[in-house]
Amino acid sequence: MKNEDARRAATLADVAERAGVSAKTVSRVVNEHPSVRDTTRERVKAVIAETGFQLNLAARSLAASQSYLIGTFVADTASLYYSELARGAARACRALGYHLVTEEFDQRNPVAADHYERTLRQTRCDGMILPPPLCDDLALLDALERDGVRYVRISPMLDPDRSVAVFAHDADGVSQLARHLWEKGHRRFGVINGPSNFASSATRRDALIAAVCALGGSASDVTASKMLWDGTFPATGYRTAAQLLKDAPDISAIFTFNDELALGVLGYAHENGLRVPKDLAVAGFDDSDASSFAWPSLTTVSQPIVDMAVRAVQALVRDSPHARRRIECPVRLVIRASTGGE
Amino acid sequence: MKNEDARRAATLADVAERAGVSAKTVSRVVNEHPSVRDTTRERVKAVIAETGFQLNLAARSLAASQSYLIGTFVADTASLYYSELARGAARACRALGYHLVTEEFDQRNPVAADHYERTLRQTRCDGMILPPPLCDDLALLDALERDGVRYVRISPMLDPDRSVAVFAHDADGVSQLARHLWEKGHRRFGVINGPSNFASSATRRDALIAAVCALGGSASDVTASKMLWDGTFPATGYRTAAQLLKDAPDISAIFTFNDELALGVLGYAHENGLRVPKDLAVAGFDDSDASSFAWPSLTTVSQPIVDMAVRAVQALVRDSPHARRRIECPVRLVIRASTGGE
DNA sequence: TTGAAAGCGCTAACAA
DNA sequence: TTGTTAGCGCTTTCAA
Repeated sequence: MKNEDARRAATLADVAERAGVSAKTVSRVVNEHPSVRDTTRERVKAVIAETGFQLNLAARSLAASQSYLIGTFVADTASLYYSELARGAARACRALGYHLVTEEFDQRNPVAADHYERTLRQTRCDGMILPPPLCDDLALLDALERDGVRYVRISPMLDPDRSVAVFAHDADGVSQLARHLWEKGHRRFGVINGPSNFASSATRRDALIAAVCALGGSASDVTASKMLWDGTFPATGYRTAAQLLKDAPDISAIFTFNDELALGVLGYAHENGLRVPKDLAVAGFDDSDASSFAWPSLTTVSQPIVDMAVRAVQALVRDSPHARRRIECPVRLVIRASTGGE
Repeated sequence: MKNEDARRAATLADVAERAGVSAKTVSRVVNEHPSVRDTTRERVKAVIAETGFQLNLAARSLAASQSYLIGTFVADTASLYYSELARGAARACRALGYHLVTEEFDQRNPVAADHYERTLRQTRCDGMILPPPLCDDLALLDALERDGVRYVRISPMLDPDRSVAVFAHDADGVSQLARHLWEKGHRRFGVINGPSNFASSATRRDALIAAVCALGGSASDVTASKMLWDGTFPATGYRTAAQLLKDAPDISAIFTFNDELALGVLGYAHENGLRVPKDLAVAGFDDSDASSFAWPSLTTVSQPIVDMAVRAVQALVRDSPHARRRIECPVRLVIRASTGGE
């Protein structure tokens, strides 16, 4: 697949000749090196504008041994999460002169390190963004470190100080939610946990318990249930809600690990004559499309995924290679009809 | 951002030396050129495995004047569509030895051609995938052709024969849907159109009318309304449904351009005491998450977006530069509760 | 502030 | 079947 009839693109040398300077000077102008006389710079810039010259990324990469590429993964499962992540990452890359390379990650065949070595490695990415659950794939981290490829992890669970890591301030959002529910008069709470390989699953449950205690309740007011997986999140939410309400019938509010689980809880309520939010308040997490489309619309906590991706790319490009910091991004409680918000 | 402490990666020359052959021979092995003696090939492959050698993409691009990069855009608006597209494209790229570069596309500042020239151009992508609405940006197409960059368009509206174009067979899905509704006894239909800059908006409406006529009805049995935009799709669906049912109170089934509009219709039905599907059947399009999470779950037409992206990449890599064909991908009617499916 | 020369790691074109 | 040579279009390093 060669694009035969491409008009040969202008090169540095072409621009140099037309501007009557050396190629190196053009390079200095393009890279905004300060030591170029203003008049020279203007002349070169004029020729660049005229010719539409753009650096050849491959040549630059080769010479500078920097690829100006940031890599990331999309999971092989439909999710708004990854589309937001890509959006934020692409936006930040563009602002910093980088490009975003996306690779598909196969959840069922989780030898991510192998996948990396056989494909992404040849791009010599300058950095990688690792969303969950890849951020906790230790073999992948080892492989990246071996190649000297830096990485930033999004919401990692394991060994959070091993690298720069970006977190949403989940606990804060959950505690806002607890306060909201408490003010609406709720005293007994149900929690449907998420997958155990997501750090945030335990974090969110614990944050709810802590918040309820801080408001004057006790840990025994919160009944947590792990997911009874049933194929999809909504189906799982449905099934787990049934169990939860059987185990603790006095629960008046259910908080779920994500919005999709909450949709299942809503479905359960509908089918069993529980009015939402009168008989049962329901709250999710993520502020995905699902939450605003739900009936009634779902109270949820909005994760700033786009921002998190932007921060990740910035850290990749600007931090020193051995930086190991925690970047915490604020979340936002979105109150909707399912908890009696207006 | 240089990864200073990267162990210097093995090069072709390193492998050549260790295997006792010329660099060119190693190149032939890596590129699966047939004219290498089996014994030589094995020896070289062994050294490659041993050293973990991987071609340097930048060097290869420069020498071969091919980037092995495919470019695409994510819109700056959350949508499963783009995440599925990226997924399919990444999968196909990987299979063919290419990499996927993603750029954010700003809907509000739609000078896509300019955007391309200032950023993606430096990657010298071998090909581009253009989803709607970019596929109909004539200035962008001109710019790509000027640079000799080939492109494949997904569901273009304008000038469909200008390039290879991939389509979902919308009309077929709509006609299956019409038959299903007809069999359920519906005779008067409402249609909520999509944005007028999407070709499929008119296609789907017309397909419904044609299908109804084919079933023995007439064009006047279908009342179409353009969207009364209200900030989001669900809100728009709500508002448009209200208008539609006022204009044509005898409608018993509403078909919308996408699932999100249908969610608004469902909300309208709930708030106005219309039982779904008893009083009003509702059907959407796309089979997005929204449709299975809706209450009741939504009958919809499933677009094979992942497949479409795969086909697009394959066409990019394998077709001749001047190919101009139409690739039609089959859709699938998904019958759920909102039309009385079981 | 500017330029000249060398070379990044690969492939194309040719020769053996 | 294999090897040699000469670049691809930049940046680096060093010199002017």
